[in-house]
Amino acid sequence: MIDRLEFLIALASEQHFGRAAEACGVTQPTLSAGIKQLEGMFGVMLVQRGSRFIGLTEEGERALEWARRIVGDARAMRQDMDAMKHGLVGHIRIAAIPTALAMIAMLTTPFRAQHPDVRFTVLSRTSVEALAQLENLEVEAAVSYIDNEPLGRVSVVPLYRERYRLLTSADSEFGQRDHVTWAEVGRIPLCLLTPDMQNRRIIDKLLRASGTEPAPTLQSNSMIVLYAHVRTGRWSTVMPAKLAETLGLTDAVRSVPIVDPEETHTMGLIVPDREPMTAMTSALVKEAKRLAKVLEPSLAAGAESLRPRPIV
Amino acid sequence: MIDRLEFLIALASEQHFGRAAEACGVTQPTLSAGIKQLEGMFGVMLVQRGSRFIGLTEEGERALEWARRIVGDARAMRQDMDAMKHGLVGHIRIAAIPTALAMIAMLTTPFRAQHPDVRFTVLSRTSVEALAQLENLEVEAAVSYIDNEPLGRVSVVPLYRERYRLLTSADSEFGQRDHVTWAEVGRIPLCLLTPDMQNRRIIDKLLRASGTEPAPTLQSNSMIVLYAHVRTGRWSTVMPAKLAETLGLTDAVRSVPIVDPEETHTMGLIVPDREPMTAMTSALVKEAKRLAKVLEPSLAAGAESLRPRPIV
DNA sequence: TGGAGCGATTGAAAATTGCTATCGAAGCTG
DNA sequence: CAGCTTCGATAGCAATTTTCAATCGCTCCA
Repeated sequence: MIDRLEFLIALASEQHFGRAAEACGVTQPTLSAGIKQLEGMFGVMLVQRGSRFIGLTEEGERALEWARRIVGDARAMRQDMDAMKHGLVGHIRIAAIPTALAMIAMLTTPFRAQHPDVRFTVLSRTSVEALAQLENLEVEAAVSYIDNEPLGRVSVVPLYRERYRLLTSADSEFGQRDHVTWAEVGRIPLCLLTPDMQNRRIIDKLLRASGTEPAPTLQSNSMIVLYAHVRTGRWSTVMPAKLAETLGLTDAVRSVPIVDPEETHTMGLIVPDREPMTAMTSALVKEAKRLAKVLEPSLAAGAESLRPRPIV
Repeated sequence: MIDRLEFLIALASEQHFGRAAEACGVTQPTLSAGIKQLEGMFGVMLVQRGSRFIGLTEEGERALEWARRIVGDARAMRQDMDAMKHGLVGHIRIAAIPTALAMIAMLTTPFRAQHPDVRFTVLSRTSVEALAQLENLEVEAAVSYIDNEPLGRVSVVPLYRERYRLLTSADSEFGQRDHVTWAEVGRIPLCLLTPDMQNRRIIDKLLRASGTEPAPTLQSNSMIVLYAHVRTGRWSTVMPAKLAETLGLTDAVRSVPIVDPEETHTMGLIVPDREPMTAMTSALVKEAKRLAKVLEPSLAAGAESLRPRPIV
C-alpha cells in the first residue's frame, strides 16, 4: 500500500509515468498498475486519463496530500526506529536560502559534536524550493524566512532576525558612514541576488518604498559571487548582518547598517509538523533552540512555549 | 506494511497474539509472522519475548505511536476518498460522557439534515475511555471536558460551559430556593454518577472545597438512573444545566442554580488532530462550531481563530 | 504430573507482485 | 500525410510473498 502511495507522489512530482517509475526504481508498467490499484481501492479516478499524462484529478490531489503525509510518517518511523537502535545515526538534509547558508555551520557544528554519526547535506535553495523539498520529503529541514510567505503544515524554531547592511568598499561614497538610508542605498550600483530569492524581493520592496527602482548592475543566485565582487572594491551589495559577520570584513570592505526603515525579517528552522517527532528532528530542533538563545535571546524566549493545542 | 502496523496496534490493545489475530481477521501464525517482519524491518525487538505475551519493549511502544498515526491516516484517507466519491456517506462514531449525551442530539440532528446518508453511533463513556477510544481509532470523535485532564494529540471545538444545578423535588428543603450553595448541597442526600466519571470527580471536589465529604446515597454510571430517582420526588442530584433543560422539568422537580463557587467546566468536541481532516470530520467540526455559536457565543468567538502554527 | 493455554515453526497452497514484450493512440517532422 | 517517436496500457509469465492448517514446545497451574 505505502509503495503505491509513493508511486502517486512520484507521479505528481515527475508528471510522467516513465520518469516516476524510474524514480521509484520500478518499471513503468508496475507504476501504472500501482496507480490503477489505488484507483480501484478507492473507487475514484486519481489521474486524468489521456494519451499522455495530463494531471491529477481533484480526488487525486486530495489523495496526494494524504499520500505525502502517510509516506512521510512511514519514513520518519523508520528513521526513528533506527535512532532507537544505534542512537542518532544517519543523514540530515537541510535546504537553506543563500543568505542563511553561512549560519548553518552554527547549527551543524555543535550538533555533530553531540551526535558524531550523523552526516549532513546542505542545499542552497530559494525559499519556495526549500519548502517544496520539505513537502516532498527530499529534505528533513529547511532554514528560511518564517514571517513572510505562507508556510505549509510545519513547525518552526525562530533563529534570529535579519538586519541589513550595506557592504561597500571603504573608499566609496558611503564607505565611512556609520549608517545609510535605503534611499541612499538605492542611488548606488549594487550586486544583488536574483529575483527568485526572497531576500531580493525584500530588498526590492524596501528600495521601492524609499522611492528608487531597484536596478542591480549584477545579480546572481550565489552570495559568494556577490561577495567576491564587493571584495574587488568596486561593487556594493546588501546582505544580512549575520552573513556579513561570517564572511568577515577586510580593511577594504565595510559593513554599514541601513536604516529608515530598519526592517527585520525572522529566519527560522522549519521542520515537518509530525508527532511524534523523529529522534533526529527533535535533536535538531533542540540544537536550534539552543542556538536561538545565543543569537537572539528575545526571539528564543517567545519560542519556548509548548506546542499550542490546536483549536479548530 | 500498513496491515502489519494494524497487527501491532491490535496486539497492544489485546495483549494477546491469538485475540489480536482474531481482531485482525487473520490466524495467529500470520499475526506472529507480521510482528516478526516488523521487527526484522526495523532491526529492533518490539515485543518482550517470553512464553506468553508480556508487553511491548520501549521500541515497541514508540513504534506503536507511529503505527497508530499511520494506520489512522490510512483509514482517514479511505473515508475521505469515499466522501469525495459519493458525497458524505458513512458512519460516525462518537463517544460522549454521560452528562453530554443529551446535547449530542443538537449536533447530530442538524448534521443529518445536511448529510442524510451519514449514520451515527453514540457511545456513553467515561472521559478517559472516550479519549482512549479516540486514540485507538474506535471512534471518530468524542464529546468531553476539554479544560481539565490533559488531552492527547487532538483538536477541540469548545461547545459550552457546564453550570451546575441541584435537581430536587419542589417540596424538599431547597425546592423553592432560587439558588443554593455547594455547602448546602453537601448536607442533603444525593444520587451521583460513579467516581470513574469526571463529572463526579468535579462535584466531589466542589463539595469538599465547601467542607463536606461527598457520600451519595445512590450512584450510577447512567444519568437516566439518577433522573428517574429524582422524579420520584424523594431524591436529589446535581447535574449540568444543559442536561437538566433537556430532560425537562416537571412541577415536582425543580432545577436550582448552585453558587459559591459558581465553577464551570468547558465541554467540547474532540477530534483527532489530522491534516488534512477527513471530509467527515471537518463537516462535524463545522457543525460543532455552528452549535457553539448558538450555545455559548463567547466561547465560539475565541474558537474562531485559525489553527495556530506550532512553534516547537 | 498431566492438561490447558500460548506463541513459534513448518510446509504447502494461494495470492500478489513485478518484469519483459508488445500494443495502440497521439504528436512531430520532413 | 507517411514515418517515426513518445507515452501509457495490456498480456503473459516467473518469482516472491502471504496465509493457513497442523503441530510443536514451553510454562503455568491444578
